[in-house]
Amino acid sequence: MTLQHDPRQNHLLAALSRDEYQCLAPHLEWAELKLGDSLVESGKVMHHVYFPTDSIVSLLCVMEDGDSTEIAVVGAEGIVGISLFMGGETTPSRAIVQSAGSAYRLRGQLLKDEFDRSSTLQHLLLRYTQALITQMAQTAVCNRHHSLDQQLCRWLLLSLDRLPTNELVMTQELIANMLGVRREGVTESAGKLQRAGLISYHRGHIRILDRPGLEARVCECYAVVKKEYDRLLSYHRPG
Amino acid sequence: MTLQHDPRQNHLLAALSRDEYQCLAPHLEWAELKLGDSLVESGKVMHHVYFPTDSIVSLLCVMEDGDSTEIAVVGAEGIVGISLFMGGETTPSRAIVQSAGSAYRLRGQLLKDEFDRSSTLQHLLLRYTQALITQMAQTAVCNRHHSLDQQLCRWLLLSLDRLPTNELVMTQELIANMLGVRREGVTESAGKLQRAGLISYHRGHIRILDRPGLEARVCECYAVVKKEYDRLLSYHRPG
DNA sequence: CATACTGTGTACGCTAGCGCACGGAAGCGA
DNA sequence: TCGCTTCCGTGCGCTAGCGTACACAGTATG
Repeated sequence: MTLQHDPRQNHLLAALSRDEYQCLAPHLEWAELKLGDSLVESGKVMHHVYFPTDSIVSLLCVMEDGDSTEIAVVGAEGIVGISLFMGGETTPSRAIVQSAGSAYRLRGQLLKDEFDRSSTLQHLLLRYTQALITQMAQTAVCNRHHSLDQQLCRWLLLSLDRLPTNELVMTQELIANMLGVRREGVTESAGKLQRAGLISYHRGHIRILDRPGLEARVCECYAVVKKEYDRLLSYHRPG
Repeated sequence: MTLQHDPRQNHLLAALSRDEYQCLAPHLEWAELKLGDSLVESGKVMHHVYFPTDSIVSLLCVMEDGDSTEIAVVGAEGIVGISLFMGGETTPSRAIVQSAGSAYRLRGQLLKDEFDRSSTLQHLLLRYTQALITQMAQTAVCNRHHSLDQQLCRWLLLSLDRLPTNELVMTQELIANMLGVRREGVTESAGKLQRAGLISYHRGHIRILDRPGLEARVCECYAVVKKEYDRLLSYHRPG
């Protein structure tokens, strides 16, 4: 196992004790996630959970007419497939790779067994789930009350927090799908940010130039979510 | 304990086995919930969880400027205070009584102990939490894509499902707070429903006259949520 | 080098919902 | 009975975002 591909780049796996990690490690399977890959389909039984390391996965709620909205985003701090240990087996939402990279996956049954056996793992995952719930709630209120400009800033910052670089590979069309708005709306808002010197983008590549500038424009929702993630997931890395 | 006030009117308590229920029963404390009571305040440590019997509680996300949005609603099918067993202790959202009635409350520590001890209770609560997550996700997408008319229908139906009667005590002002819209907007949408003969209302009392009519107007979000609740919470009542 | 496609810019009319302001009617309390 | 508050109706101008249409520049493909 190279350093480049270390499962413990995922914060949840990193938070496990040596013993607990050794239990799971042999079953962790490296997976390359490509942009647009679907990890979870609405109503389909999942066979694996995914622990992203340097990839980002979006949880989307898709409606009959194809309109969609991102309800949460998962990076190295989290896990994709919570319904496996929550007991529902399936969910009505989808999980799409938003930023290509790596993840480690684990057969659902193995995770469930360990979830029931180890109260440490259980508490860890439940705290993470609560953070996810906060993100979803804040997304709902943000959708309702804030301008597209602010939501775009929030989205960029949430993505940035989950990336090793300050460049994200993402077309305006895709961002529009995530935010549940028109592509033209994203063009306009992104144009404002570019003219303000906060970002620069070119054909699917967005570079963040002035992060503090984005933070000055974003609505409170970003801070609320970040604070709650920090509060709930600030465990120490054991050996 | 009279039949009128039976804790097992709450579906979660009703789903427990006789033994498990007997464990908790001595500690269940009857509570009268009045319209507008706050059960959970943002960031405050909660000392109790609440099992509504014939009351309805709204989970709200409130922002700095006072604007709010309901992210989920809890009735006899659920429990208020999931962050106690999820491990976070607090949440950034509020829980407000939306329809007066009864609930049974339990000290948080007792629930936590039992949650860790009994895997049945644990699975029950986690499945419920997953249903709640679905409701929140669907609320987010509904906020984004559907008209106020449709959202009002969804809200009425979700409330109706949790009420023994077809009349709800609720001003348009309060509904506006829940949906995160203007009061005037609710007046207009409710007026349409009234003119169509689906509901009738008068100074804070709304009576539903034609439920199928509402179901014909509501967006798909209502059905998605209801189906998921049925799927996840359709346990048999043990003795 | 021609062609097609993908990603972005722009414009224009349209509508839902907002903010505000006001009026009126029902109920409640002194 | 009077006065006050709560609740609902209505109107008006405004704006953000929608739907649509089209232009154009990179990029890939033949």
